[in-house]
Amino acid sequence: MNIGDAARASGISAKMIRHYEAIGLISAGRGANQYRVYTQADVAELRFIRHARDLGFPLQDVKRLLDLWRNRARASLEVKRLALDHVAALEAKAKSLSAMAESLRHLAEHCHGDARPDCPILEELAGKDDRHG
Amino acid sequence: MNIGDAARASGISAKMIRHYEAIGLISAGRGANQYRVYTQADVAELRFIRHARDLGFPLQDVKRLLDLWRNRARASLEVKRLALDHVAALEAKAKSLSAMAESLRHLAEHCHGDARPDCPILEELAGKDDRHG
DNA sequence: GCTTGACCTTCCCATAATAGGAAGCGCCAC
DNA sequence: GTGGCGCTTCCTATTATGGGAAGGTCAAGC
Repeated sequence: MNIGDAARASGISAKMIRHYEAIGLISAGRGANQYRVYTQADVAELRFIRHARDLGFPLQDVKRLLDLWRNRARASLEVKRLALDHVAALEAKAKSLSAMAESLRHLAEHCHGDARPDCPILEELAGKDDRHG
Repeated sequence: MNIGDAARASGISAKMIRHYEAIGLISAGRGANQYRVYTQADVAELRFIRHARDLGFPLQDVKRLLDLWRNRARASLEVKRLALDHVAALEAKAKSLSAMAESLRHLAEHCHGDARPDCPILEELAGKDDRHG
């Protein structure tokens, strides 16, 4: 099948499929026309990539997961390590964002939110001039 | 003072200060040698920017907050709206990351993590082939 | 006065992942 | 034999930041 069909079958845009090929994540056969040709196995790899991306894996990790997936004799050890490292990164990021949201919400609660110019949000942004360490 | 001093005083790299000027976020005077010159007021703006960035505001929002901060007659209404919109965005992102982390942790818990090749993480990534809609 | 070194300048490139568009060609159905 | 869609490559943009090259400037030391 051609790239358009592969895109529809995998849920990854043709644009990104070409990109993934350009960065060495995947490869594709070529027909007599130089059109990229995809097999069912290729589509399965693309779907694998999409699921990994949906879970927030960066492409670098996706590449390693894909290598592990292709290798029948792989050990699950590295997969688990990758996954748990990623879980830790995700949780750290989520925690950081939640902390930001909470302190900002706190500030906003004390802001009138009317025509008056007083605003503790701006005061806070202007005020504390020490480095956060 | 020169850009290096302003960088140290504000906690923003000289590189980024130049960049912020290039995108119109701030401006700076020039000395006879074409070196950028910064006043205490400029440093205060830079610190304002850093605090806003620490709270995760994108530069576009920072620009508007900065305009509001510079304007004595501003209403706190818009500041509050910006802040609450941003809180909502932060919370949505945090929630999304937490959800990813949770499902991935769930998968990892069922992965042996030893030399055996079986791994539900990879199976899951390969398996479910429906679009998530 | 000349060297040294720290500082400044501008300009280009890189990251991560995705998207939009332009220019040009191929392919299939009618 | 042509219209229109699909394919190709290449360029550009996004967001925020950093790295580095090549060169100008200034102050201090000898």
